[in-house]
Amino acid sequence: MKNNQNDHHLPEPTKAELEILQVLWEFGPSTVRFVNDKLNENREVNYTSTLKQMQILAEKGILKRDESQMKHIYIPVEAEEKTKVQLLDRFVNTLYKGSASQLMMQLLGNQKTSKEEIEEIKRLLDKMD
Amino acid sequence: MKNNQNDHHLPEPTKAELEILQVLWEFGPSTVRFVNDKLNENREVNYTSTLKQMQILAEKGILKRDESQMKHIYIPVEAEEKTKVQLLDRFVNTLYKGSASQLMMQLLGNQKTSKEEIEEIKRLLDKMD
DNA sequence: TGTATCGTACGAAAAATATCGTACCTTTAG
DNA sequence: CTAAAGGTACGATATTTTTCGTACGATACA
Repeated sequence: MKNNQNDHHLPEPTKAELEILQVLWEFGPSTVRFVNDKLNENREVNYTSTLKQMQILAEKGILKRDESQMKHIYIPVEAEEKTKVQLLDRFVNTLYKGSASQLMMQLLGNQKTSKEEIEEIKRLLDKMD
Repeated sequence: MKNNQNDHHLPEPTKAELEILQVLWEFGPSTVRFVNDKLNENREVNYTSTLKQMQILAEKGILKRDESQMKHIYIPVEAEEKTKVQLLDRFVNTLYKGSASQLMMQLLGNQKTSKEEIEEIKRLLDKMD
């Protein structure tokens, strides 16, 4: 009944997958060993778990890999921005019926959004004219 | 190893759970039958699946219910806004390291954000001074 | 050259989510 | 009173996601 291939884009990454993507975005193309070490700075994960996860990501087409070396190098297929836009889009649609300004209101009402952030946003908007 | 109770808030709703919450937010406290019918406008779900899901939500403390009638009435414990803020907060932290302005940039760069939306956002910002 | 080290492959177990079948209780119309 | 309709309870199953164990190939260097 489930049919992910129907989506226009690549399948949405799961939580664990997103963790891995974030390492690759931050540090660029990496080996499994490197990614696993980074993950283990936050929580305990077995090397082979990370390996498997990255292999799955490759199968799904979210990562590609360079196998020319023994230590395979994994690379995100889509740019960080593109993937994030996709996720953001889905988020806005799901929770705010597609209304960016509604999302904004919450963002601005949120304690955690600092004065500086708000000023930065204003500058952005002004530059758009 | 997993420990959701560590969070400061109620456990984050899953996807299916969010669907249910959205019905309750839109139409107010409802019976399982009502929610199930709404869900079935979009996809096929068995009544007992929805029932179970809502019972789980009640167990988790995300919903409470009025059992005084035979047809139990389910009610979200937290207001829509509060739950959304929580989800948004997590989203910003995960994908944008907490930077609201970064999220904004993507939102504004997004084709799907209309001129009207942008104007609306500007008005909001002006009102904040 | 053999053995310790570091890598990948891959099936399977574990855990988290989602769905469903069946039992059984209540209300209501006849 | 009784059967049909419609409700809840709850264990079992299915599915998806995550983690891991074991096998085995490459490399390096004593």
